[in-house]
Amino acid sequence: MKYPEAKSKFIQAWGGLGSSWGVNRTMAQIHALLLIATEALSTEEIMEELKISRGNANMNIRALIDWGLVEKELRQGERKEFFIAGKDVWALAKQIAKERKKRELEPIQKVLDQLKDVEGDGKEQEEFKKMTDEISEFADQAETILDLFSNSKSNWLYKVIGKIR
Amino acid sequence: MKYPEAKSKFIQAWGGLGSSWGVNRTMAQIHALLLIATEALSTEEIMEELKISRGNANMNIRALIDWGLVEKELRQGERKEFFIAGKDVWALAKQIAKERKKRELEPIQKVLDQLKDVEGDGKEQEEFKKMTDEISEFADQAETILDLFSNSKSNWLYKVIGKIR
DNA sequence: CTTTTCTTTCAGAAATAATTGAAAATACAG
DNA sequence: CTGTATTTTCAATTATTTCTGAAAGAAAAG
Repeated sequence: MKYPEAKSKFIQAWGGLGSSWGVNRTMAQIHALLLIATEALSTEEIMEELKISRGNANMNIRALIDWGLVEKELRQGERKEFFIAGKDVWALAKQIAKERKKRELEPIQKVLDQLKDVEGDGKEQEEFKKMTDEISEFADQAETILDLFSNSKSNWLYKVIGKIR
Repeated sequence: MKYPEAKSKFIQAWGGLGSSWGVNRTMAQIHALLLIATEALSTEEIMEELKISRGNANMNIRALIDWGLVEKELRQGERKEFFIAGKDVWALAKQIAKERKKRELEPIQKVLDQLKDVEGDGKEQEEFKKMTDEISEFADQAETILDLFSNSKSNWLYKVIGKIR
């Protein structure tokens, strides 16, 4: 396969993965582009490569920076900003795990905690309490695992699991 | 908090979680409703509880069945179908992990494999190969962990991690 | 076969989300 | 300050996804 075709396939695939993960397709594509870039890219270059508008590029670059997946690179004597993505795949996975935990797991834990003191003791209420308690406990365990993963070095988790399974 | 309010909050929260996971909100809400139900519900009851149309209810119930999260329950002498969700939270998590692996991880692995034989050896091509190889390796490791998790008993993973961390 | 009950499908409507492009804001240089 | 390069914002547009409701399909009962 020729390089330009491969590059395009990779960007498309990454974008598709993004959308099934609730991440905007363009955001994922910009990330893909930066992942395989040999040097930092400017907004202009990103717009050009992906055929997207300035506004779209800017918004999604900001979102990537918010997620901690991309950084600004400022160059001596250049007014323009350049952007670069971290290249360590495990670090990337850990960063995503950390952000998703913050954005998704924590809100549901908050709700579940509020539901702890539901009144009544009929059959329905009992079932409700049982279920929400179980989910709450599960969420706590998931949090523990995610924290462990996010704070681990490299692919420590994989190595450990490799040994014990 | 009164039960009806708690129930509604739970359903809303589960729906919200669903949408940030690329799962349609209604699908997640039906699932939430079935999780806390004391017995199997009919399509009518689901429509009524969530104020949704028959078509919407039917489509999303089918999707839940496809995902292996909900089962039909047929009753002696009843023509109607009733639906019930599994109540084991770890089993639920494992089922979701299994399905997402099939739907998301496997497609990207397929693309990455195709990209293995990209031609050329310039700086850009080298970077591309390096990155895609790393992602590919990561995907394989993630697959191993997911398989291990999906096939594990109960909260085995959590228990093991609890011991070694 | 006909009727009744229930399920599935799907075209159009409604709701959401993403994108554009131009104007406003910012930041620096002269 | 004024001009220029760049980034940010946002109202309007476009695209995508979800939902509805009615019609068609299927299955059992009479």
